Amino acid sequence: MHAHTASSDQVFHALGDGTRRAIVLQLGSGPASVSELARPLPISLAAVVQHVQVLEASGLVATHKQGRVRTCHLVPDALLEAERWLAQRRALWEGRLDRLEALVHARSPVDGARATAPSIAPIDAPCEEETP
Amino acid sequence: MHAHTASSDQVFHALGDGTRRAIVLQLGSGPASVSELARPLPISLAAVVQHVQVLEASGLVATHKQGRVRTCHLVPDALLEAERWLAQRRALWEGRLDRLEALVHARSPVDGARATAPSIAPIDAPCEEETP
DNA sequence: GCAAAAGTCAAGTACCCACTTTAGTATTGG
DNA sequence: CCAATACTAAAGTGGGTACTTGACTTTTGC
Repeated sequence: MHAHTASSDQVFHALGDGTRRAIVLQLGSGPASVSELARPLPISLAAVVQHVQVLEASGLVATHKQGRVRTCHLVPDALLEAERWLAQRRALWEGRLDRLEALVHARSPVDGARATAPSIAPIDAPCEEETP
Repeated sequence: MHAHTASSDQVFHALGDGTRRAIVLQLGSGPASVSELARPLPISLAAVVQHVQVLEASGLVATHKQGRVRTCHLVPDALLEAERWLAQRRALWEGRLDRLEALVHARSPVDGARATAPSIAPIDAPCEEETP
C-alpha cells in the first residue's frame, strides 16, 4: 500500500557507498537541502544530486521541492526494514546456535527431542584455527 | 578487544552486493562449505570464494578449514553492529520527529521552551508533492 | 598410488557506477 | 530586469570490482 516499497536490494546497495552513508548520517540530525548536504562533502553538487536520487529510489530518504530548493529527510520505515532484514538473519542463526547448545547441554538424553536427525552440521572437534 | 573488528563501512559494502546477500541468506539457515554455497549460484566457484573473502574481511562471516573443505558461518555480532548503526540513525531521526511533534502539539505556549530558535527546520506548509 | 574433489592463486576482461564537466532551467533578492 | 542561487540534465571518463579462465596444491576415496 505504501507509495514506494523499495526492495531491500536497493536499500543495501544504497548503503553500500560511503558518501551515501555520510549523507544518511547528516540527515540523521535533521532535514537538509542538497547544497547543505554537499557543503561538507569533497565532491561536486551534481554528484550529490545523483546520490540523493539513489537514496530516494531506495526509499531511505524522501525529498520535496519548494521553490528552487529540494529538501531531503530520512524515512525511518526504510531504515527499519533494513534493520529487520539483518535481525531476521541473526535470529535465524542464533536460533540455530541455541538449538545446538541445547543439544550439547542435554547431558541427560531428553525424550522431548525428535528422533529426526538434527540436520545441523556436525561439529566434531573444537577445531584449531586453520589446519596447516 | 575482538580479533577482527570490521568497520561498518566494510559491512555495508559487503551487503551491498546481491550475490553476497544471497550467501548471507543461505548461511542464515546453517553453515555451509564453499561448494555448497556455490551450488545454487550461477557463477563459478572461484567467484564465490572471492565473495566469501569479502564477507570474511567484513566480519560478517567466519570460516575454518578442515581438510580440503572450508566451512563458513555467520557472525551474529557483525550483523548486530550493522543493525545498531541503522537503529541509531533511526532513533536520532525519530527523536527529532518527537520533539517537533511536541512543539506542534503544545497548544498552550509552554514556558519551558527556550526562547532560542528551535534550530529545527521550519515546516511552513503541509506542502504539495513537487511544486510545478 | 591415482584420480576425483575442493579449494587456491594469478591474470585478464568487461561492465558498472562515482564523479566530472558543460550547458541549461527555474526561482529569488535587490 | 539582472544576476545570483539552487538545482537539473546529459554526456563522458576513470577506477573499481565481479566474474572468468587456466594452472596449481592439498586432501580423500578406492
